Amino acid sequence: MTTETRKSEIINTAAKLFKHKGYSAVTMRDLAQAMGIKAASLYNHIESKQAILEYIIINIAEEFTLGMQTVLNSDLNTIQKLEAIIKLHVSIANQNPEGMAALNNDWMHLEERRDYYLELRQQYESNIRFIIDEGIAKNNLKNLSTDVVLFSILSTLRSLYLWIPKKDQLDVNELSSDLSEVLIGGINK
Amino acid sequence: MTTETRKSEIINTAAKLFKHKGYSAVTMRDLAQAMGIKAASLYNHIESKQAILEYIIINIAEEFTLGMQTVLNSDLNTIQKLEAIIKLHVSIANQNPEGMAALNNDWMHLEERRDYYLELRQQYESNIRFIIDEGIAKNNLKNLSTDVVLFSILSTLRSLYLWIPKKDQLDVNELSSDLSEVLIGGINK
DNA sequence: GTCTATATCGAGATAGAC
DNA sequence: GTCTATCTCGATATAGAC
Repeated sequence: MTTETRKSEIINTAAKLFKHKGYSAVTMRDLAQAMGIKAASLYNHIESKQAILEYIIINIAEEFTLGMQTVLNSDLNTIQKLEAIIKLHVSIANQNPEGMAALNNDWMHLEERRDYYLELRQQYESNIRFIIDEGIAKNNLKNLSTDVVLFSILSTLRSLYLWIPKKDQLDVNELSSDLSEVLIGGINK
Repeated sequence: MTTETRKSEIINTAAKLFKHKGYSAVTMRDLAQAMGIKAASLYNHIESKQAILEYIIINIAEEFTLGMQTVLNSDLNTIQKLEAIIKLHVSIANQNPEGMAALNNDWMHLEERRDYYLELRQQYESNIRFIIDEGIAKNNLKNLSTDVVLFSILSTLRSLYLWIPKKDQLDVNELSSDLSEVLIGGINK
């Protein structure tokens, strides 16, 4: 329990490296070099390489779970709920694209916390599926395959981390609105 | 230049392992064990671990390039071209989901062939962008942000490999058609 | 809080027998 | 075509001085 800021610095630097090469290909020496110290010094702040991955992924996963609860407890209609979920993804991906990369690509390298992560992830997917089914039932959405709709939306949202860093000074509301238009309204005239 | 089938066997087995853990986390000993032989024996068939990754990724990348040429040289309209591209992705992802995983997640571990891969990838993206712009200009598509449309479609298509293996006995035409409906027509009523 | 030194392990790859 | 034996390197992590 030394300085908490140094620990955060290490975690944030690690996330950047993980995004470029993936968890397995990043060494503690790489991380140390990026921090300007020696590898052994890292261990005064973090317990292990594995612990760094846990911090990054579990934090974001719980943030999504929390955001989903807010949406579910709201009295928004189906379209508005989907819009809120899109905005949730844009917001988190914009605030922490490196963490999103680790969550998407390196979760399988989690050890103790892997099952917990998978539980949160599955619950999250179920919740979106529920919203889509409700929308179809209430005739707010076209009667399309729930699986295909879920997959299409979620694939796009999960890939946001790849795309967002390229745009500087992103307007979260504008991108969320553009994405909603495309994902919900379609593209053909 | 020993038996060519043994080499293919190794490459296909490697692709499966790469899909589960990523290139960096798979060892030549893992691969050998999955093949039922010793690690040293692998080197009678392949030159290096890196060469395996190259085979997997470059083959698929060139397959996409070829498919795109066919679409571009056709006299299809914008919507039909997009439908053809969707079908191209479904078809390749269905035939080789493991290879698609490597292409999506492990291309950064390519060495000599990395730049070549990135060139093919960028060219492919430019071609889709061209088709979308053309569609907007000809009033076949809504006047939406080209970037958002491109990103949304491509993110979904690039994620197909995650989703397709779960469905057994996939009907390529049916999924392509369902996906086209959602991606092009939208979901709201 | 960072260092040097080091322990231990497993990685990719080669040599040469069978 | 596969094996055993081995080389060399770099990985995570710890001990203990400053």
